[in-house]
Amino acid sequence: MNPGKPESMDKIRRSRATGRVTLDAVAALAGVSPITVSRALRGERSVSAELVERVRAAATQLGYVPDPAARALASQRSSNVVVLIPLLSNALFVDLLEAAQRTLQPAGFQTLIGVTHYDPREEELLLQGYLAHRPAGLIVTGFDRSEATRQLIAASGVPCVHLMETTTAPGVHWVGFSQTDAGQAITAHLVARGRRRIAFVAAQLDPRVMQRAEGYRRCLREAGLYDPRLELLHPASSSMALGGTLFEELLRTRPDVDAIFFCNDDLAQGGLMAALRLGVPVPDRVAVAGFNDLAGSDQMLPALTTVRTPRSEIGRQAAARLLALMNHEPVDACGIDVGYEVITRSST
Amino acid sequence: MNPGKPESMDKIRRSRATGRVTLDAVAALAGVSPITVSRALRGERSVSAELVERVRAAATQLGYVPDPAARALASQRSSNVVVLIPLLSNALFVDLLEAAQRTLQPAGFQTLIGVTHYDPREEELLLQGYLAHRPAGLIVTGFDRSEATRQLIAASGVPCVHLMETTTAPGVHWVGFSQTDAGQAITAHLVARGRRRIAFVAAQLDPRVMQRAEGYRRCLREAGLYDPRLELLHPASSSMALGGTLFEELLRTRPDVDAIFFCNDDLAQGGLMAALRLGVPVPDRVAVAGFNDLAGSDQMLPALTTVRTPRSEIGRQAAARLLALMNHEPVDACGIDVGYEVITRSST
DNA sequence: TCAATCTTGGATAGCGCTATCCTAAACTTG
DNA sequence: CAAGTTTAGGATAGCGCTATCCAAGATTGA
Repeated sequence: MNPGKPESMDKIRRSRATGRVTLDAVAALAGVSPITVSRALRGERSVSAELVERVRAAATQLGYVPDPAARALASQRSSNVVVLIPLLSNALFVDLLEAAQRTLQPAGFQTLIGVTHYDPREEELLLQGYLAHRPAGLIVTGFDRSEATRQLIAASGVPCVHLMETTTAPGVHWVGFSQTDAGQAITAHLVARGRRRIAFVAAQLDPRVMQRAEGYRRCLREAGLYDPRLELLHPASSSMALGGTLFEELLRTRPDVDAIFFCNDDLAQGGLMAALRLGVPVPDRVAVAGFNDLAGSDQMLPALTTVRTPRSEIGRQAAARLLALMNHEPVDACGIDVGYEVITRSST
Repeated sequence: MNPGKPESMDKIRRSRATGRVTLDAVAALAGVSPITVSRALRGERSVSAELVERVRAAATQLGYVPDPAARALASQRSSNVVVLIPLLSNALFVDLLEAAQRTLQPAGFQTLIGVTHYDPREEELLLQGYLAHRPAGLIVTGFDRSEATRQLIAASGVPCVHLMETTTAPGVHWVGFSQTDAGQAITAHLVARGRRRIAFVAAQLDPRVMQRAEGYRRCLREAGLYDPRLELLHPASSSMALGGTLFEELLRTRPDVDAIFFCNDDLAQGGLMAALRLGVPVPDRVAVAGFNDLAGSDQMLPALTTVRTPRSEIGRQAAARLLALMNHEPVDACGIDVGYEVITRSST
């Protein structure tokens, strides 16, 4: 191995002293210019196989790790990917996040997580701050955001993938499924089970919940069973406790109800526990269905019928799509519909 | 307002064109030197009130946002804080994370999340990668890590706060509580309820679970009730389903058991559901206690006795402590013991 | 065969900030 | 009141990389 010129050795020694190995040190050890090291390690342009090998060896020997800040400053783009989700307290979004991170990390990207709390204003501020970091990519939840945020995204030129929903808007990349169709499907399942007085119980009331509500309505209207008095919408954030409360309230005020579609499994699990507590037989007296198939839904008594939403799949595919976009690879379609699945268990 | 010299106006125009406002542009508009803008906006050294005002106005007018990459490169420290947690699929760690982020974000720090999956080797690799980002601070879970990781942390000189446990090691900053004491306390509660054949059921078997086991043993030994055959330790990761399985197994193989301390609420909730399914009366036939007071534990039937661990408090205090350390503020003690609380509900 | 490419490496000049040193004026203080 | 000390601003020089232009040799094609 060519140790390079004497003054270059200084650089090696110096970087060892500061505990930081620079690209210059690697270059000196490999006996090439710094720019060649940069190119060899990034696999950019053509560098002869022999030099790549020499550079790699030198980098390994010195334990060289590139400085992301210097890289970002020089190249005007960072290795950060910003992921904006509404909440961390919902396992749904955590699953998305984990799957995305699991895909992005090996590709050398860091994930910056922003929690919007379902607030468009907060999302806008978060994004404004994060865009200063020149992220290489952006993953956001749904399509419901302020016009200003939309323009920020467009103006930044950062590739962006939208999660959880579908759209026909051109040029918009998304990975998700039709919340409306899924809501319709689970409602249809209840109808098929012979239920006639089917309630919809929801909290949080975010856009996706309202889309499921729309699916519920569409199904029941088509079946001639729709009754707006069977909708129980509560603005508070959802929890098992609230599910129990709403279950009780519904059975008290609408005693003829024979099935409940809870907009998510948290509420549904709470509803099932309330049924146990009150001695209401499920599904004999009232059938119960949820949404998302969260952990524990299969352990309920009775086990909860629900809609399995492929959250990890969405996170993974969104990250993969983003990687493709960031590499300027061609993609055949803007959207990926990952579908959903009605999971029939004992509660219906 | 002094618009500055003509050639400075070029800079303003140029940055407008690229869509990026630089510090130089602000300096030109405010009619001061760039370094003064830097100092004024960071509140560093003394800049006259009048100039600070002028700089602020110019920055606002241009919509200036500092470039974190340039900042990191010049100052050798970023605005990133690395948080290493074992899992994202456990609400416990998500709560820690959210609380920490809620405190760090307003202070201008970004959170880089690393998931170690309880693997010291993975933690080491993650940290190695993240240290290249020159984080301003570090938050890690517990004290169980490889010697190499410990040295990486020490050598980096990055302030570090440890979560969830306590230590008497000098110079180590931590926010947590004694897992052993908490395990002892909940076991003592079962003893006080007159139980004599108290089992310990655990999964995951991470260091904190083993500390709770130690508390359980200490309590029962002191009471003369310890029987190693009543410990059921399973290496798989914990879940409600596993809790149910272990509950069944325990009652089959140790029919004289009259109380179970599950090492966490996931398992305990699964145990309670299994009891319902099997018709085992709780607490009459067997008392059940959990750990962590996760969401839903109060909704179980019967409601679950457990140990409330102040997760959000830990996350918040750890972040606050880290902020102090990063600002080189003096702190009175290395550790903050936030305690725990036995929550007595119907399951015991 | 000789221009017209293509390939491989390097020299140079920043990216947008801040650390560091420097100067001049405004204060001390015995 | 002279000598030291503090204060408020600026000039300069990088931080550690990569974009960009350049040059020399290798390869091509009519």
